[in-house]
Amino acid sequence: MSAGWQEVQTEALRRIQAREWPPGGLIPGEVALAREFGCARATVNRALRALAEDGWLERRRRAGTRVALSPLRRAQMSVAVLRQEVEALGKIYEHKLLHRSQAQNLLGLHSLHLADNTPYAVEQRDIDLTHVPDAETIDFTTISANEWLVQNAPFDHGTMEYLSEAATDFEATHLNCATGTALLILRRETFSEAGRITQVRLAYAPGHAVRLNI
Amino acid sequence: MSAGWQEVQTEALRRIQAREWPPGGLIPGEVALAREFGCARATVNRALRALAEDGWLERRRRAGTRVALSPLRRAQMSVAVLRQEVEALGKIYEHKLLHRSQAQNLLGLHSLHLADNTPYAVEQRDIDLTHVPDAETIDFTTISANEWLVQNAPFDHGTMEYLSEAATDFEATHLNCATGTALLILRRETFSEAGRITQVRLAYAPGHAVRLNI
DNA sequence: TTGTTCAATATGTCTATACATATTGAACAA
DNA sequence: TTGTTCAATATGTATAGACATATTGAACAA
Repeated sequence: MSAGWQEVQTEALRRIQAREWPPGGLIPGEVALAREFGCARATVNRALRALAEDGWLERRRRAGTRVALSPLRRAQMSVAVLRQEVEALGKIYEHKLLHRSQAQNLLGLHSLHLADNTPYAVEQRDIDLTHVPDAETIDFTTISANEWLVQNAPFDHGTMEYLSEAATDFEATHLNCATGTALLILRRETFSEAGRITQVRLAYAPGHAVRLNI
Repeated sequence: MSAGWQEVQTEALRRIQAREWPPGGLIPGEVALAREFGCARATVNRALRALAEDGWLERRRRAGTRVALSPLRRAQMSVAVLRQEVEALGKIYEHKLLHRSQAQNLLGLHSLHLADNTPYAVEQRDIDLTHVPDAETIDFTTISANEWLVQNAPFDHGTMEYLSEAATDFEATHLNCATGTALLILRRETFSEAGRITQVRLAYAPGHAVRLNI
């Protein structure tokens, strides 16, 4: 008769989805549910807290627990290391450094990422050497800047942005498509406590899509 | 001296980010940490579990807790109701039903979403009436299909896909841009237990970007 | 060498209990 | 009416203790 927290969670989710607990409605308190499921209140608490974290419930002290009105579903997207992204497709990853430049404390890198020898994405990146001095000495022909930074310059926070733009001449040349082709662009900036670490613009080859499960 | 779980979490995260606990390294066991922080093991457990859920730690029974090698950061994106998306920008939302058709059990809807009277996105949608029979009787000129479905046809799971395509004549006309302009496209399919509820293709106006914080 | 068994161990989960904290709503005062 | 106070209450968090479960590594057997 005694239920574990996952069973409580499953049953609660079923009631939400079946609208036995209608959207916006108050559900029974933890004590009542604990009695019903024959378990401790902490067990119910664990289950309901997990559902609240997933957006199904809204909980407030004293006010009780309500079914979220618009159970807004969230999709998760990991901050990709391109090599892993390509290898997850079962393809062989390669990258080429196209251009390297340095102006004051900004290291500029242009590179091409390949999957099974086919252009996958063109990257244009700036690295701030005041916050990542080591980058100046790294040979980015052997390890991609992408991967090196993930491993060596952990960031606090950042922004990501997907948009659509017409391919520039530079991108068209390396992605082997016509100038003006509609491309999916990813812009990303990452920051450490000290300041901006890097800024990157990634132009994916035509036809690329970002997939998410919800 | 006794610490709450959030304090333990904060301190643990500091040690990870400061590399006092290096990537891939084994961290002290819960019992040792509980002793160090002067709290119960359950408190340490709560803190470390939260960090593991956020991808900072990897925990396995008996094997102990390790700092994740590539602390892959995840960005969260909510499944948008366009009205909320527009209103969050401080703009006035409107929508127009452009076309409605029905073939057997598929209800086809084309609509235009506006922000401050400017084209925001063009939507082409199919609704499967075998799984959402009520949709047939709804007047989608007063409530958008998007919003009605979120409230009335809860889904189990689905897929989302962002890509970039050249504007079709239809999209160009309604978005007030040239045919062939690079547009950000969102494709979404949602499923209930019974089967596919709806399929939608959303073409955003030129310049639109999907922003995420990481 | 290779495979098997088994005890040790770190995390996972549950319980009962206690106190903290936010919020509500009723009682009361101005 | 309007504002204030206060007790009731639901969730939040912490505790000690217990048992569950997966995994490791050492001891042992083939």
